Amino acid sequence: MALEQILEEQVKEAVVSLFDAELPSVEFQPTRKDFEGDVTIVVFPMLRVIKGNPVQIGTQLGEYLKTNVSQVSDFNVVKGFLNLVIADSYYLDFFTNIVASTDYGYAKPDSKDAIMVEYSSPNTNKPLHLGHIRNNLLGYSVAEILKAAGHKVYKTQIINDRGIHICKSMLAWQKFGGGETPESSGLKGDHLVGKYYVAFDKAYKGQVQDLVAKGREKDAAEKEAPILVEAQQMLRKWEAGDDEVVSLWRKMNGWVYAGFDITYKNMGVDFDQLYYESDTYLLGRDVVKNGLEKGIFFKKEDGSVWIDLTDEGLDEKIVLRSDGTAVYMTQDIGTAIQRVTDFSDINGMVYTVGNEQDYHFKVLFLILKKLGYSWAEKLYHLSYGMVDLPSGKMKSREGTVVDADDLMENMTATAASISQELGKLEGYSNKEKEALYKTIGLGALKYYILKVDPKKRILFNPEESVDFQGNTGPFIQYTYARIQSILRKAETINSDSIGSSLTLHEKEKELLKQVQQFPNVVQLAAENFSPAIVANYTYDLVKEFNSFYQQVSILGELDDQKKNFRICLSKKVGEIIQNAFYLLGVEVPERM
RNA sequence: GGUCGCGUAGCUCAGCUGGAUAGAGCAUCUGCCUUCUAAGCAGACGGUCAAAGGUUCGAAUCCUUUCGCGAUCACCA
Repeated sequence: MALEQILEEQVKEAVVSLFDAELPSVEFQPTRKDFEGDVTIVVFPMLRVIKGNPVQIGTQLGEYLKTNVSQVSDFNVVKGFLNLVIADSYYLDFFTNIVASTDYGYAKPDSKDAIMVEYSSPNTNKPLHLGHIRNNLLGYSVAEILKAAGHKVYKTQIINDRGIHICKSMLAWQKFGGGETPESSGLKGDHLVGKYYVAFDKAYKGQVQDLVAKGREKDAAEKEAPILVEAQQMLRKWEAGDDEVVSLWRKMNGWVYAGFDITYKNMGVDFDQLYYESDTYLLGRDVVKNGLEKGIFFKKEDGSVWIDLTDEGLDEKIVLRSDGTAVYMTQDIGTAIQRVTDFSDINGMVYTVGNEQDYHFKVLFLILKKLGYSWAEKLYHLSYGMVDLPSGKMKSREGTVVDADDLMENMTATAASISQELGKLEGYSNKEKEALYKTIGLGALKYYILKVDPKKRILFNPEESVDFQGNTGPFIQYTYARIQSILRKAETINSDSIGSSLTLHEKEKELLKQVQQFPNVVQLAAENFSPAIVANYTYDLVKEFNSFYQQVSILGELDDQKKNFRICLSKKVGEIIQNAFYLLGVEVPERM
């Protein structure tokens, strides 16, 4: 039984026997570092049931617990806080129980519902950038955290392969590309297609300017620019299934997918099932037509279809254009339904999408609810803040983006130069070194992004490189590497004989308390869809370990039992670091 | 204008369902490599938790208002 449970029962009994009163609950908190003790019971809330002086009550409770609970070895009372000193044997017993477990902190699989996690979901007309990196890291990490918390998880994305944006790239490529391909240009497919998206925008802006110069209103010019009109024609041809347009669309999307695959692989993210907007938008359209007959939607005079959400405090929202074509919402309705049809065990979906779409998802979930889907209650929009530059928002069309591939490469290069300066990799082959640089560089980047609460906006300054010291990925990786070094040097590691008779060093006890928290942290992170909780916990654990490492000799300890315990404790901390970082999608090095 | 989110040290961030004197890192300064990896450890400096009210024994945390920043309210996705 967990310590707090035991204490809660005992406190309640104590209150009955000492004060003849019933306590509804007991409030615990870890004892602050400046006071002596391990667990603190807050006396103030008890004053509602027990009349008296909090210090006196605390003292009486402390006496009772000390004599009746073997785990409580001492206590002190400060104001209304009863600080309990917990016996070393309790922590040692706890450690003995978990020392051999290889998946400590992870819940048993399939004990909970299956959840589908959507993330990434890029447009297919340009390469991925820093914003996508945050999205991918968050989605991937939340998926892994949910798994660790006991859920079955399907990782997915909806690929926005349809629409005017891809037509723009296609058209510009036709006009200015001269038959250029990834092979002929040496460009990664997604970058090549992105180049023509920018080219389109340039040409478009030029045409708008020309029209304005000729005296046209700006608004009108923006709609009439010939290249835009042509792109719209192309979209209509695509929807009509025009062979030439469709085959060009296939070809260019294929280039983009090949490029994305490389980026995803480098980033270390993956998917179990892909959905393509081009496959699901028709289903969405059918559902809307159905809902129209049932009166969930209504048709305006021009033929466009809407839903009225004014009763819910929202506006009217369009779900089908007047020409009968699908909008973004239509497609998302179709995709959600398709997914639940494909995976019957799904009971919950997480959408990893930026907070600029908060309203969209509010409406989407509401529509699905109105359509009568019971699972609509279990949908969650994992909304995260934008990644902005000091110069403002990133815009692909204007070239003010931090490219994902470039950034990862730069991080690796920075890791390499720091590593070479430190020169600790004697005996490593070049190949091993390259792999390590990548581990560290990406570790720095991923941790930097994931340690921040998802809903907060991140300001990324490319001029100031991501740190490698302090509260960073490399700091934590470094601690892991140190532990591995100890384990390599240790002659014996005996996890069968920890014993409960040792006297714990203060640092050992603190470390054990941290270790004890890991399972709770995983659950909490899952409940809150927050990798930041895992990241910050890992940092605290590592800080505690480094302090222990500094003050207490491990391999130099003369007492064999103590030495063995310290080695086992270090090993456990290493495993937790590895498992926690796994949840963040960050690898961990043997040396660095 | 309506709605939603954010505002904590010079900078970047923690702070769980309200609890003790609000914590880390970076930056600045001071010690510590003849002992397990100094990407480290120990310490100093740094705060009107945006502001004002309210609830409470107790508020950075909950409520109200104000201010500031951002997003959104498209037959774009």
